[in-house]
Amino acid sequence: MRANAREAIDTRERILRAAMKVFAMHGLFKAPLSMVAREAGVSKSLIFWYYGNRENLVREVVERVLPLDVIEGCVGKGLKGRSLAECVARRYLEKYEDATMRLLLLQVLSARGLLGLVDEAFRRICVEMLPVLAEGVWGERSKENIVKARMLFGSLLCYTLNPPNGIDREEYIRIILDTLGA
Amino acid sequence: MRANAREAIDTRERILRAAMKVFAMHGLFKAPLSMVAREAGVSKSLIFWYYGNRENLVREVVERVLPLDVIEGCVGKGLKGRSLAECVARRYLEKYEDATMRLLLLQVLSARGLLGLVDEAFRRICVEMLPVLAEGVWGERSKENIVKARMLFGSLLCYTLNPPNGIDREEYIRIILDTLGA
Amino acid sequence: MRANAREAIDTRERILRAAMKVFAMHGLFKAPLSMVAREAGVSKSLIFWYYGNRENLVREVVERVLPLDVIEGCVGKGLKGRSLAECVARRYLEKYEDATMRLLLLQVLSARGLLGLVDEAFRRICVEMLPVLAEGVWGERSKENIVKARMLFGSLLCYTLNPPNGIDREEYIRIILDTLGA
Amino acid sequence: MRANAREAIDTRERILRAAMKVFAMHGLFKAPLSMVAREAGVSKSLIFWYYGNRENLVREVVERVLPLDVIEGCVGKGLKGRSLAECVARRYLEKYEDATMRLLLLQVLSARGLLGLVDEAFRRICVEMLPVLAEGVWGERSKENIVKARMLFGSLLCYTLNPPNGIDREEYIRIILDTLGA
DNA sequence: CATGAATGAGCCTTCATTCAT
DNA sequence: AATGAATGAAGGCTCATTCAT
Repeated sequence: MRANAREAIDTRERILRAAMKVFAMHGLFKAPLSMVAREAGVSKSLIFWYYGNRENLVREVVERVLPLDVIEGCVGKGLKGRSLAECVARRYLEKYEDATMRLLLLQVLSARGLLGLVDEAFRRICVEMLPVLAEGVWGERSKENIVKARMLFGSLLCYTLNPPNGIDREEYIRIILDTLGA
Repeated sequence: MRANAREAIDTRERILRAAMKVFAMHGLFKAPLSMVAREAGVSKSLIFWYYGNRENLVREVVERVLPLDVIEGCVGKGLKGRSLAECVARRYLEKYEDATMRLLLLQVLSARGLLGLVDEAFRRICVEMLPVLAEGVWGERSKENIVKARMLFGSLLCYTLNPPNGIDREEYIRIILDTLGA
Repeated sequence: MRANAREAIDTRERILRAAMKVFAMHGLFKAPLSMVAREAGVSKSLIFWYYGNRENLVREVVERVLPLDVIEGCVGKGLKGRSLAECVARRYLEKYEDATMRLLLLQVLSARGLLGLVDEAFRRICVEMLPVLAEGVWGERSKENIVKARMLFGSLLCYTLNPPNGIDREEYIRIILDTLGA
Repeated sequence: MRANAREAIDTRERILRAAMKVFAMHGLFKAPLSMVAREAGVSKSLIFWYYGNRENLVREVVERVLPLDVIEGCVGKGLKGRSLAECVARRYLEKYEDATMRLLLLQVLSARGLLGLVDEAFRRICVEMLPVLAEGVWGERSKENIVKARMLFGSLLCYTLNPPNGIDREEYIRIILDTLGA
């Protein structure tokens, strides 16, 4: 029984991982579930047993990929100043260290307007978190600081779009934080 | 005859515009050509008459959306220092002023790995243009300056992802250039 | 062009006929469209070109099979007494002379509760037409006459359920009308 | 043990009842077993434990719904004349008093050609029982009397198709028997 | 007895593409 | 240049059925 339950969880997870891999390479909407099934080593039907329909599977993938947890995690820890910026940067880059996650992030971002989940995440990040971050890092919610917070995100996004070779993560973080005066 | 030729061009262009609109909202791969046809007010078959197949249509859309022209245009003008950075920033933001173009940019970026065209553009921008830009704006191709060039791009991308309200384009440009020491 | 239009109508009709045949034998809900397509000698997709979806095709079949036209046709002609009853009986039996139509009638009747169209037809026949028929044939809308009208329908339905051998249509009609005192 | 056995019977019966309910509303072929399972409050697999496969379950439902027992029961009692007709009518209407049974009867009738069981029942009723009934009620197997026997069935069927409101069962029986001269 | 997990077959539907006109 | 008609491939999903526990 317990073994069964554990196996079931494993299977569910295995499907999700397969979906992430396949969606990363073929797009959230273009990748057929048959491909996911093959990658997970299960039958197509089993995906429906666990996720009900394609949309639910996509949603779970999207939830894992969105960077909300990164930002909220750091802000929630009550950090201030450079430590806060550093926390966000490091966790962000760690989260998207894996090539699959990087590709997936792009796929998810491009699903704006198609997935309510993504729209909502955009709102949360751009409208809610940015000012909080600006205040936390640079002391006040001025226009300039909000732009700087955006620059921070943009710089991180740009890193994940195409990680530069010859510059390691920590160095990259140091340079952008220095440049942004954090 | 000439009127005919002009009309033909118009039709071709009308289809492309329709495709951009539809692809922006429904994704480069998910949007059916029937939708493009309806939006353009022509029959589905006519799309094939002008573009041969779906892939070609997508390719033309992608070409219009990629920001290569912006960067190469500014670099090609022989500008240096802040003027160069300003040129890139302003043209970039102008190009993606329209909401359709902004959504489309995301769709195109997410097509990496699926469209050779996009892969190639990534390479051109990240590997070739970034160092050129770094040198052009800050004087030398040091690691730091290349990171700054990335930060410039990231900041611009972040603007197009979700244009901040309350901050106009020129102000945004000024702040990021000041911050980047351009 | 005109030839084309005619051909298209023919194709549409051919599909409908095929559907009637296939639905009659395999049930309105069980028969796969692939079977209809094969019977009609067209591709499955073409069914969707003409009918949009399965439901629409079913609906058109149902409309052809329901006996509303028979009853309304006779009542609409202003007939009275035995002529009216005879009209209904004869047209009804003619309509369902064909074995396909007879099977189909059953399938359609059994779709009550599943197809609004059928529910509505039941209402029209049982609630609206029965009293009209009772009055038209026997002079007044008394309980007895309404039951007789039902008996007329029931007798006809019973004929189509399983046409008796050894008794031809006209004789059957004569006997039931005599028995019902029409 | 005995309690167990009784429970098992109960479960089997509960499944059958659930099937009748679900099949009545969704059709003998369209209703999924998962629906039956949910209605019965058991797992889908248990249906297979008791019935082996879908077909068997359908068959048991059909057997309960067919009116063979009604006719054979009355004929077997050796009744004659109006009493015989009355017996058939009353038992028939009692059997299909419940809305579920009425809908189910239709579903079963429409399964002709799909279920050997139903075909066989049709034959038994129309070919074997009808003449017997004609002779039992009206004295001889003449054409006219056989048609009258059909009219009796048809009238009853018509009642179950859509029970008239304002006319109770006994009255309905009286009128049709009077009209048929039974 | 009873269930959850797993599968394969098959269905409806969509869509890019082609062809005749 | 333009369209409607037609097709084949493939995808999402449902469902009966099986199996291990």
